Amino acid sequence: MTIRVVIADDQMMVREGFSVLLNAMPDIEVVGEAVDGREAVARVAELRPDVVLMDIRMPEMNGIDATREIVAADTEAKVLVLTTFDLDEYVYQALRAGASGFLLKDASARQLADGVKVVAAGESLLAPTVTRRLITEFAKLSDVPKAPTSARVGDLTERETEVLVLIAQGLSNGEIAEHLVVAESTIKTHVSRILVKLGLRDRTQAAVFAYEARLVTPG
Amino acid sequence: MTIRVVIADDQMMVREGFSVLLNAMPDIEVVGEAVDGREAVARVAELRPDVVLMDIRMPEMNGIDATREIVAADTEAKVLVLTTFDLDEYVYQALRAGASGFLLKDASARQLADGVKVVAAGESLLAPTVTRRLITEFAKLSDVPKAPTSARVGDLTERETEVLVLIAQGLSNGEIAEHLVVAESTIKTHVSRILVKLGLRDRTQAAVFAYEARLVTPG
DNA sequence: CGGCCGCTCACCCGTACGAGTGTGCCCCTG
DNA sequence: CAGGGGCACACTCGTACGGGTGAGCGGCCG
Repeated sequence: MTIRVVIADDQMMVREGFSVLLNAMPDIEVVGEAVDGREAVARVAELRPDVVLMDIRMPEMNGIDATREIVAADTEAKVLVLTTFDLDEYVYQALRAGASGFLLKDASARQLADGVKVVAAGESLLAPTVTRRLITEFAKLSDVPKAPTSARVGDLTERETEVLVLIAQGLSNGEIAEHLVVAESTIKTHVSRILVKLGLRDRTQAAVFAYEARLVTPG
Repeated sequence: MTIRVVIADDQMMVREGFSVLLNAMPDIEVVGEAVDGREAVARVAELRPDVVLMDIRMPEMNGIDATREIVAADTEAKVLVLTTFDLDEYVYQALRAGASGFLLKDASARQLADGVKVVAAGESLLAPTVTRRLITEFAKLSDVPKAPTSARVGDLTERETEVLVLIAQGLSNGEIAEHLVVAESTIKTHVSRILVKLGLRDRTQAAVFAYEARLVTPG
């Protein structure tokens, strides 16, 4: 019932450190190591470990892509990503790639061991700072549902729709005014109403909305 | 420097239990209790604790709404939600309401104390099962963006392409900066270079361009 | 080795933009 | 007929945006 672990990191010291740390645990065993992403994928396919400790920055193939491949292959291996800085924007990419967890390399032995056990059990865990960012990001993402019934093209008047389409062509207020032969201030009023009605913030979001609503189509 | 805690739960036994547990910690002090959401909001306003342990199911006002009010008020108090079952769909609501963390009531004393300290420090934490669900949900929500390496638009650099895609999602410079974890001034530089390279005038035209170039696609 | 490039960041400055408020006209409908 | 909605226009105000310039740093290449 011991948990079998593979460590992927390009720095020997890091691999050694974690290896010693984890092998000291009674129910964890480090069964393999890899110095880059490509090797990590191969080792996992070959050794079928329960958990992979994955560094992000590696030569050959980075940890993100390696994670993606490991998850795509139907191994049971769970990926626990380790990184030096939580500042990485890679956090999101790693999670999307299918990582089960995200810890900082300065984690204590206890935290690391706990982490390995948690992901081996099929659950997930994140470093506290990462958790905070993920929650914030999640709140933002799910706060603005893509298709709220309130935001409808149908709510716009004919004129407003016309203006919206022109916004989605990349025209400025002045150009739209010229095009429709009215004053620029008039266009500004229209734009304001459009933004309010659709619950958007600026003309760029309006352009995006127009494309998403198929008011205009690429090509 | 002790962490001041308020406990909100309608069951006396629960309040008692957690209270004893936490007061046993040298650097944590339970300074108040509340039997429902309304009282919780009042206690927080009155006692200005560092952390609130919040049950979700309570009479008068549930923990979600109470959390929302506490966060909305400008107190420094962090809310750590406690629930019996992780099954709750309330998890997402709680996080959107501004909770800093989410633990199950069967958490160990150590986990609970750790949790209180983590949220008091301004970070966040979640129970492992909740973490897994949040990551899954997050991956689903933010799945839309795709591999930027595949198509190199014009002679934009990888980073610039990345920024362009985010522009085409309707993000402001500040939001892009946050997302990529760099300074806003950096994003402004990228945006400028993108506009020059593509011969565009503003970010709206850039968004249009991104759609036309199929860097992003509707739906 | 030096130089180019990509990425990062800072500061200044002018302006288009967006928010808010108010006015007026036309047309349709209750 | 009065009222409401669509449309047009003006004005103020604060700010995000975009232009310009300069500069530091790490990697890659000739």
